[in-house]
Amino acid sequence: MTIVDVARHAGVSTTAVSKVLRNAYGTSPQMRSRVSAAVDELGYRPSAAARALRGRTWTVGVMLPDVRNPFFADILDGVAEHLDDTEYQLFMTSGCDDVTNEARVTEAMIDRSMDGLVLIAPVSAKERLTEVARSVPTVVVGRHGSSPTYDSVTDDDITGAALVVDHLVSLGHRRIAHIEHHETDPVRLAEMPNAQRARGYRDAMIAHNLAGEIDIASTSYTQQGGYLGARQLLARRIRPTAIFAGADVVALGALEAIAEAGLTVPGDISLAGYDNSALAAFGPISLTSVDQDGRQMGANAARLLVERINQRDRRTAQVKLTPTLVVRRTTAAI
Amino acid sequence: MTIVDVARHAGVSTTAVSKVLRNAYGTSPQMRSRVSAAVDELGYRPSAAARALRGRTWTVGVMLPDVRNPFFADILDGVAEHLDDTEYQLFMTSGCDDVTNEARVTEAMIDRSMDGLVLIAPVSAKERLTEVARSVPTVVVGRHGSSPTYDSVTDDDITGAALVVDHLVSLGHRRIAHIEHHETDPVRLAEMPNAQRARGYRDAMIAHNLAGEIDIASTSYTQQGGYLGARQLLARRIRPTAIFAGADVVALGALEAIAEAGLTVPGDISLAGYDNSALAAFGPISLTSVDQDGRQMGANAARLLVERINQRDRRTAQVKLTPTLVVRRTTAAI
DNA sequence: TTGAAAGCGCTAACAG
DNA sequence: CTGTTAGCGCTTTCAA
Repeated sequence: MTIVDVARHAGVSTTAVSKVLRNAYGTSPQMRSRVSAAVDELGYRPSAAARALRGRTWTVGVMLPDVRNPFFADILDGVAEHLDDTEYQLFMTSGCDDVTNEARVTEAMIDRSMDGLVLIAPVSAKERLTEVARSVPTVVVGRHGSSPTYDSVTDDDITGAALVVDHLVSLGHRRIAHIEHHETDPVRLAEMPNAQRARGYRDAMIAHNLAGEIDIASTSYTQQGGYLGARQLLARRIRPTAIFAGADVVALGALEAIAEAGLTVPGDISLAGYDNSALAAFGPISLTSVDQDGRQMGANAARLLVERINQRDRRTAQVKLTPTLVVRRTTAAI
Repeated sequence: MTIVDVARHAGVSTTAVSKVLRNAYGTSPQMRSRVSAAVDELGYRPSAAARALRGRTWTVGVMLPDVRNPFFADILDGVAEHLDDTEYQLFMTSGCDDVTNEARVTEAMIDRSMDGLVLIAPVSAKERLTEVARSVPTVVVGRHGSSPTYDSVTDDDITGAALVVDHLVSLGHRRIAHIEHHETDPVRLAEMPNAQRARGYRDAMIAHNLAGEIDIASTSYTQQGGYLGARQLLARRIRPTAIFAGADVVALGALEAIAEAGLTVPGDISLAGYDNSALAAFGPISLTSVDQDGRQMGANAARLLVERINQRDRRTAQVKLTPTLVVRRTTAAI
């Protein structure tokens, strides 16, 4: 079942069929209806593989670091929702936790002539991302800074961290500690959200004249990281009265460590997370958290991507969304 | 950068390059090394699109109903792990919650000449699955019954449900209720895991001479469904002493309803789930649940798929794995 | 407005 | 063992 069969069935040329299929310029209404009829009768579907050799594949690839992180799922929803109104089909990959894997996956997407890529929270070097974007329209989600080749969508993590600190301070807390995802590379310190959150925490503490109370446990954005980080903080000579975990999963781990230490939340210690994942909203947990509106981020990414596919040389754009604080039951006045 | 460039650079024919690239029969060692050198020097990568027109795309598509369900993520891990040892690249889609979406996605995968498909917990009619499998090697995960065209991997849901009932009976429970995902279609009653779990529950109750105590709330496999189902059950004149929720998310919803009714788990009522998701394992929840080993299921699916790609006419296989019960803190002696 | 024909990058007969 | 060549199904000039 090829375009030739359809052309024969409709009694026209393959060119005509191709044009009708792509809504291209220069087809009469009667030709359109004849071709459409033939397509329907034969149940013809164009081969994306063959198309790829000449034109578009109508395929967008999304690189996801981890399917288990519900925040990424929100972003995905936003991308999917926007793409549903278009001809593009979304395919994604998951489990790209390091530079090597990311390279493999982006290569695979390029090899398959995908029309555009959405890279969610990539860890690759900026040069690598720039290079990828040079060969295919690309939108990077969750990396600060701008690039001449790719568009980017971020959440204002500095503001987000400040929201938490402001909230805790307004509740009377002064010994507010932070659990961060450890980072040393200078580029990453400027670009990665986790580093921005830590910076936002520091800045906000200083703004509240609490520079002397700054206390950071440097682990990783995992449940385990949260557990270990909280244990560190709880072992301090003077215990913090509040912990700002850099991510909800981190807060979850912290919750375990706090319970293990025989303390209660928010009675003995207040706890806030970041991401406002379903986990945070879940009743028995009910975690105060910063909401990034991943759906909105995803929708913006998809919009930018489609724009760039249609106009590859337009200037790159940087969309920065503003987070909000969702106060729940894990934070309370001191 | 095409195969022609590589051939020219290496001073051989394109055929030679193609053969070396595919480890095909009939290449001398020196030709192999010359070609490999040229490929490396030029940084050449074959176009999957062009390959698709003649041979394989080395692409496997996985259709996932919902990225948020951690059990599906486990299956995905298993598939990915097995595929990592092969040349195949995995791409997935998510959010196929109904028949229309499933049709769209499977079509999209076929259009793109993917070499094989893994369909996770599809809801499409069996005829549709059979048809898909006729045009591309397919493995169906999570649908009971056998097909002449696709291989399948399932968990023994009847045994799984029996494990829960046995456990609760051994704790002294008799009034054991079940929250099921409502199903009426006869084919689906035979094939869908949720229907099998309900059947397993019934059979086990009968086996324990508790036919008279069978009590089913028919809602859906969602948190909301669990909440509503539990409310129904708690409103009975004589309340059940234990609830077997057909899935962990259902148990979560039930947990909320139970708390709302002012009851405690497992003090007033025991609760068990199904899937042994990360949620079930999470400390504060600590839900007794049936473990399906999604990773194992995924690995089996990938193995079967690769086998079938290499030998399309071999007989279809049905792999059925045996679940285990993970007892935690939500079930206790009456 | 319509169609003929070239060619996208690759694989697989087939011939040497 | 190596190379020539004819397509795979589609899009896109370029003429008619």
